[in-house]
Amino acid sequence: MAQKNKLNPEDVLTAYLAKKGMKLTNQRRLIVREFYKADEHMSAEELYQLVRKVDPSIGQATVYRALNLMRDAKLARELRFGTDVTIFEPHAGGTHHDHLVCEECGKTVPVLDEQIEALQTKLAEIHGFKPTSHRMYLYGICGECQKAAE
Amino acid sequence: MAQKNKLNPEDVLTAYLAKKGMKLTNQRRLIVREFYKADEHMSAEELYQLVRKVDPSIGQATVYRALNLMRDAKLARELRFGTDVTIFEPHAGGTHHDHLVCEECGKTVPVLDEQIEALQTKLAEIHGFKPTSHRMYLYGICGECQKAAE
DNA sequence: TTCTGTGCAAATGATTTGCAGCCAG
DNA sequence: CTGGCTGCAAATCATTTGCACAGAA
Repeated sequence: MAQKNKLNPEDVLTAYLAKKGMKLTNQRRLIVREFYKADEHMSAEELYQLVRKVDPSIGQATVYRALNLMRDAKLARELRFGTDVTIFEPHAGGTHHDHLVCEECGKTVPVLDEQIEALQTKLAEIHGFKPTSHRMYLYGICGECQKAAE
Repeated sequence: MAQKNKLNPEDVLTAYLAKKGMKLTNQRRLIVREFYKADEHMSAEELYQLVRKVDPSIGQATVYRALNLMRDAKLARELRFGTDVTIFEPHAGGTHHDHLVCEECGKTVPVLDEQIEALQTKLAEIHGFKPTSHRMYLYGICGECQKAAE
């Protein structure tokens, strides 16, 4: 309880880069900082726009490269909602959650159920798998859309 | 218990097309049939290859169009595993299951746990959602790959 | 200094679309 | 017949990559 578990994302990045013999550049630092500042899942394009406001000289290829880097460093998780764009969500700071998606309005609510989490792990183990992670989406109609449909 | 709930996919398609004033073509019938015959999730390209074996004159644009059509008709569901390809899975036929995916070899095992299913429904309801369906992927390393890594 | 990273633009690869002929209704 | 459908190829769009210069170690 006393231990500080939340590693600063920039530190995680630094450590990862050092381990890989890669360099910590201003661009990478900036991109990671903006990504975590927003603390929201977003597309490469959205992050590019954010970063661009701070430093307009950054190219979008750099954002794509940094996003892939964060994925490898386990700082971001890759998701896909709709059909065309890849969404990334921050993955440190300890905020794992699953998603509840409204099929009507597209609204997404992050959810977490410890009981389900535990069963998921057990289920994987029963089948001889060493569980690493999972992804769960629950679809339904949200309260508002149910009312709107009346 | 006595009722026959399993609608034939071709019938669902026919009904959907009729409602939309669209036409039931041989291509569409063939594509739907092959998709359900395999009863596996697959990419547009994979389905194209299957269909092509039966009728080599079919173009892949037609497969893409049919897949989007099936998605709209709720006959298929759109998924994404990795980064680049869209996967579709049959959505009628009543064989719901979740997936256990090996991150090493890519092997996929269908799984189903009633307890989890029930909790999923409950979780959605707690948040005011009327649950319609869900999608769950458990990632891990399968037994064989664990041995291979030793 | 020495590589690795960056920005730019061109390349790629999955999916979509325009068009002229085809076919189900 | 007729408007929707198909096959083909060209067009798109997100993402990746090659290259020459720039900057961290």
